[in-house]
Formats: sequence, structure tokens, C-alpha cells
Amino acid sequence: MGERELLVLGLLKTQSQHGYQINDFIERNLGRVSDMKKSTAYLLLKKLNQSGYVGVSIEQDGNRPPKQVYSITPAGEAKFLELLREALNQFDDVTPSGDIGLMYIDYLPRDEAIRFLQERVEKVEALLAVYANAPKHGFGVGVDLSIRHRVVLLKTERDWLKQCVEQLPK
Amino acid sequence: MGERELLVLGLLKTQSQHGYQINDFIERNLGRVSDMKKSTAYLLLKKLNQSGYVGVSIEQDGNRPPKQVYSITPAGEAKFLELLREALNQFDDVTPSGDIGLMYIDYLPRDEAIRFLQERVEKVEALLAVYANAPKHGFGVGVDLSIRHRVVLLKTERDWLKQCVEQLPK
DNA sequence: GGGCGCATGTAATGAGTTACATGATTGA
DNA sequence: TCAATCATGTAACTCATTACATGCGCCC
Repeated sequence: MGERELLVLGLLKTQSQHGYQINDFIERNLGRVSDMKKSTAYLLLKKLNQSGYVGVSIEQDGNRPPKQVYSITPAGEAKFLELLREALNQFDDVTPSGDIGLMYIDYLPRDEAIRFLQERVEKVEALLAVYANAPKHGFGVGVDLSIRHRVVLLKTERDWLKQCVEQLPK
Repeated sequence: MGERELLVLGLLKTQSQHGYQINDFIERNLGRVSDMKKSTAYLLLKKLNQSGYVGVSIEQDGNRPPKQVYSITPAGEAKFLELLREALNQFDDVTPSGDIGLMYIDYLPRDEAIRFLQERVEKVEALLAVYANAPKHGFGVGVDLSIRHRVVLLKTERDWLKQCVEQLPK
């Protein structure tokens, strides 16, 4: 079990919720921290329920589609802490995808190679602009730390890419 | 198809090789660029052969285990360029794993949280030391760029982690 | 009447890892 | 003789995504 489960359990810790609500919250508020897909959340909730980490009850407003409302159980609370410690404890060596391509970049004509790198720079700068314009939201310290993390990584990426262009042999 | 295939095709471009040789080369020289597992390489070679991107011939020295020696085909050369362009073209937003845990870090006692972060700093610094002591190898510009990439990312990580410690509310 | 929001899911697929299994040669 | 190196592979599993499928209510 990993981070997806941790994320969901953490959201249920705050309050009982149904799948749609969780997905909605992630999309609106954590879109830049998690890329979990909606089906994944539904599957996860079912799995967590089967494992006894969350309980479920069905609610219905009028004739609307029924909701499966999930609540965290004591076992789930314990699991949350376990997963949290596990997540904080692990540290993987940064293995950026995209570097294999770079390894072979001299198989391309120099100007094509440069064009690719410059396009990457533009993409990075576009993302940085998004983060710069993003509104502040105060869901605990963690989210803000995480956003700042991305920003510094993106800046590093941008500078490194620019260096790459310069170091390409003529 | 992705980077694993690109990596293997690129190695076969240089010379025909068997699986063990490829795995050995990756382990010795690209251990810091790729984390591909050995079984994966064997599986990939078979798959690439079935797709017509590499040909195979069997060699045997004396009574040693027979080797499946793979060579890249013209179709494979074309595929290599296609995958290379694809790899260089794509750029994913950096989504560091480990940030979900960070998001919930205030659910832990402050001193435990700090200990986790400091351990991460140490791990990062250990890795940096490895890279600093690593011997230079001159397999094209690409590998060196890739190593430099990791180094700058790790330094960014280290600085960011130190900031995190400071920003943890008291 | 048509599109968006609400609400939930299943089936197939993909990518890769882990664990397992085998067996000969070579050098200390 | 015992460990390391050479050499290859399969089966089961994990994790998550994609594509598909459904259907009501509400507002314009």
C-alpha cells in the first residue's frame, strides 16, 4: 500500500465522505499535488472498505443517485499513521523520466535537438507561471510546502535545461 | 512503448549483444541513469524481437550456456528514432513521490516529524557524496548531462528539506 | 431538448517488479 | 569444494490507468 491510500485515508480523517466528494476535493484543491484518477479513488475506497480500514453507509437525497459514504475506522486511523511514517521514511533517488532520451540526444541533428530542449524550457516556464498565479489556499502547512517543492524543482529544471543547450557539442 | 525500449534499442545500435551483456553494461555504467531490472531486459528483448525491431541469433562458446545475441534491424533503427523524439518531446510535470506524506506531516509529533526530515537530508547528502566520488566516464554527452541533472536536483532537494524543517510550526 | 453536474462503477490493459528456478564454468 | 560469474527465463503479482457504461436532476 502506498501514497494513494494515505491520501484517501487522510481525507476521510477530516470527515466522512463519498467518492465523488473526494475526487472533487482533490481536483479542486490538490490538483497540483496528486494526479490520482477518479476510478482509482472508487476502487481504493472499495478496497479500503474490504480491508476494514473504512466503513460505509448509504445515503440518498430525494431521487438523486445514492452515495456510498465512507468513514475511517480505528483500524484505518492506525493504518493512516503507519502509512504516513512509511511515506516519510522512504526516499527514492530522484530518477527523472526523460533522461534516457537525453542520453541519446546526439543521434539527432543538432538543431533538432536544440529545438526539443527549448520546447521543454517553454513547458517548464508555462508551469511556473501557473504556480505563480495560483491562489493561496491554507490546507495545513503540507500543501504549501509541496507546492514550493515543485516550484524549486521546476526552476532547477529550467536552469539545467538551459545549460544543456549550451553544452551540446557543435 | 517507452524509455526502457529506447534504452535497449540504443545499446543494440552500438553493437549486437545478448541479454546478460546488456544488463551488465547497465549495471556497471548506467546504474545511476536507469533502474531497469534484469528480467525486464530479457522480456523486452523478446518483445522487441517479436515486433521485428531486433533479430536474434544463437551463439555458444564451448560448453557454456548458449547466448541469444540480438541485433537491431532497419525497422528497429526507425523505431529508435521515433522513440527518441517521443521521449525528448514529452515533459511531465515533476510529481515527486513523498509529498503526500509531507502534506500530512502535522499529524505527527513535531520532534518525530523533524527526525524524519533530517533523515531524508542525510540520505540526500549520502547520494550526493556518491556522485561526487563517482569516476568520470565518457559515454557521449548524454550520460554526463544526466548525472549533472541528478546532482542539481539532489542539491535542490537538500535545500528544500532544510527549509521545511524551519517552516514546521512550533 | 440538450448539456452539465452529480454519482458510481467494471473490464481490459499496461508496465514493470518480485520471487522463483535452473545449470554450467572458473578460480581460490 | 565452494562461491562467484555467466546465462536465461517464467509466473504471479502490484499498482494504476484507460475506455467504457449508466442514469437522474436541473437549468437555460
